[in-house]
Amino acid sequence: MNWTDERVEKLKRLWSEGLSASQIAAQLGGVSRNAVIGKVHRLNLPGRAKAGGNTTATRAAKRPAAAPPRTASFAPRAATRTVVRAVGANMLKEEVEIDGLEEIEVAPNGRFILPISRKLALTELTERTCKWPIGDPMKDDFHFCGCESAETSPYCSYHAKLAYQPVGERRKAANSAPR
DNA sequence: CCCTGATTCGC
DNA sequence: GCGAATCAGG
Repeated sequence: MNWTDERVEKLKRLWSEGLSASQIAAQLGGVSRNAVIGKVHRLNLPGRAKAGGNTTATRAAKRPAAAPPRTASFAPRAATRTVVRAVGANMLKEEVEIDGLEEIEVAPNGRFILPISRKLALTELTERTCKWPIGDPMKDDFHFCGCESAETSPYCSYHAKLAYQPVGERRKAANSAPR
């Protein structure tokens, strides 16, 4: 892959937006993150403030704290959590309300459990993130589950079950929880 | 182990 | 100039 003017421009833009080298490599395609980093240096673009590791953009994708184990039933009330979402050229931190369906629900009967979607963008998927699509691909709120997936499956344990369930019966759980 | 960017150096 | 290998770190 050549570093065409177009690709270089995209590189500059994404780098300035705070995306990680691997994410940029994913968007450009055909290059490794090392290639991206090397190019960044050659272009004399400003490096990341802190050497080594985590970047602001990276934290955005970090998984929220795991839901505490629940032994007794509880009313799924709305909860809030802080998320950092990429909007245009900058990262906005905002409090969002999690509606019932998005919050993990555990019925003591072992009825159904919905995973908390990490809402990853296509470029943020890796080999071990759940690739279950959520939403309308034509709309901009489209994203992927992004939960941890087994190496053998493209989906997390929950979506893997939904995935290979042909059309068969199954209980209300699956019917009422299409995600 | 996952990830991050930084540097080196053979090509 | 390029980028894989390597290093250093969270």
